[in-house]
Amino acid sequence: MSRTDEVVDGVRRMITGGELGPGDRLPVEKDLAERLGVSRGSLREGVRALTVLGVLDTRQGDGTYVTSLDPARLMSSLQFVVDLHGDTSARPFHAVRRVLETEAAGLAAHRITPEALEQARTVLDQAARTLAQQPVDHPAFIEADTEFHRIVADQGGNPVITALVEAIAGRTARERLWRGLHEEGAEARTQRDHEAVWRALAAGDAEAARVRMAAHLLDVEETLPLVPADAPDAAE
Amino acid sequence: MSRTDEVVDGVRRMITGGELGPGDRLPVEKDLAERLGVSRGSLREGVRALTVLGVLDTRQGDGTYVTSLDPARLMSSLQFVVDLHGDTSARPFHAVRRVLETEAAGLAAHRITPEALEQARTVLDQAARTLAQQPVDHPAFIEADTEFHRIVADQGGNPVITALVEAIAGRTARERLWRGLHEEGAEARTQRDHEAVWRALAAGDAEAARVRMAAHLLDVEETLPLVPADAPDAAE
DNA sequence: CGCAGGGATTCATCGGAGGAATCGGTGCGC
DNA sequence: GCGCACCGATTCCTCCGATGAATCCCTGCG
Repeated sequence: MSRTDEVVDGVRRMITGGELGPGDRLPVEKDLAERLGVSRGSLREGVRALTVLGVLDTRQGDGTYVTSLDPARLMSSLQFVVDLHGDTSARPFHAVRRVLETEAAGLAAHRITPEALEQARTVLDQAARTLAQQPVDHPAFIEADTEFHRIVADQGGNPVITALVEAIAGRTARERLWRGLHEEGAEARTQRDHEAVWRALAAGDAEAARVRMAAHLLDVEETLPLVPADAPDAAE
Repeated sequence: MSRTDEVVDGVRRMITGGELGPGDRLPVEKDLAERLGVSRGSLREGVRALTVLGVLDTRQGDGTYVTSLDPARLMSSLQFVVDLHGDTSARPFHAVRRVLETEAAGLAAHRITPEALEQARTVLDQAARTLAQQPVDHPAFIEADTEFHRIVADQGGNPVITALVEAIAGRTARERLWRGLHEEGAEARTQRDHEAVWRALAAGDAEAARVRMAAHLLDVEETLPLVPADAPDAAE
């Protein structure tokens, strides 16, 4: 076990042991290093690792603090590693996205707020306008697509689902998805699918919302490469 | 943007840019630090962070290598942050577990291997024996429970689902789950639920496998605290 | 041909020093 | 009295150099 691992484990114990909670401030580097029996360099490596994981937050001139430990914060590091994957492993990731977003859509049908429903309506109208003009503003449509899915996932009310979907279907993954999608009419079909999801949400019909969202994401999934190519699960 | 962030981003670019792939070796610390324009200390902090994330692997006396980058490796860091959460946020995490394992069970019904089916049978028989003796060997039953779910999740064939379930329903989470479950007959009911799932898998009935697994996990879920307590989403 | 030994390479850890950002108290001007 | 600029203390950020530990690989012996 390396010194850095001891630091990570030591801080973990301080949190799970109740000594440190969200928002609390850690001892200064010198003291904490001495307490854990490591040099300042090793301490900093461990603290930095926990910072990348979203557990700690260091502010120069101020101190080091425990973050809110929200799922959204803690899952953000996941997005980084997901983005490292190439197109070949996009399908299993997207299958997870489909399952989670389908569940979220079903949940959202019963608990979506009028404001969120109206916001989703606005996003869909904006997307429709981008499709109506020539030439089509593809980045704008992708942006609207992302926003619509984000709203639905968030209205599911499960912060873990929201965070996971954000990590798996974040900006990089989304751009890669649309980049491989040059099929004619794909955007128009996406728009129709979204409209169907929206109607189900507006009607409070959970089953319809699930089916519509699942069908939409299955459509998307079929455009992805079926099997990891001959190459191993490599970054592209 | 800190020096460490530059290191993380620089290595990310080297991977996504194709310069580095799984198993490849990075330049030695001195060279890489010079190339990225940072000191060795800052370089080490960045490399260490990527090591914790499961992207890099450093071996003393040998060198630093890119890992396989498979989902299982990259999700392992997720388990750490999930375990940081207290009992209060167990429910949303378990809901995700339920959705994913339900999907995996459905997939497994069509593709489970005879060997895996037999292995699951053996685990269930072992669990039955632990329940038959007095006093009941609770740790052994928990172990069998975990193993059964692991087999089913793995046989779903989606490595991302397997890795996520492992991270969310790993050892710490599982122990915490059973610790709060002192209800009489809970283990016997779990055993019956598992048997039902096994029969569905053996029959190749995907729908039955989904329903049985979902019902089982819903049962478990109802034993969890309903709403985050008055306290914020704190570590316990 | 197999194996033990030793040097070279590489990462691991430590200690110290100066710089940059932030916070909080102080004193001035209004 | 009140607001604001200033300044010193605190804290993290970055760098540099040196030593120890683990591994690899070449060499030489049996």
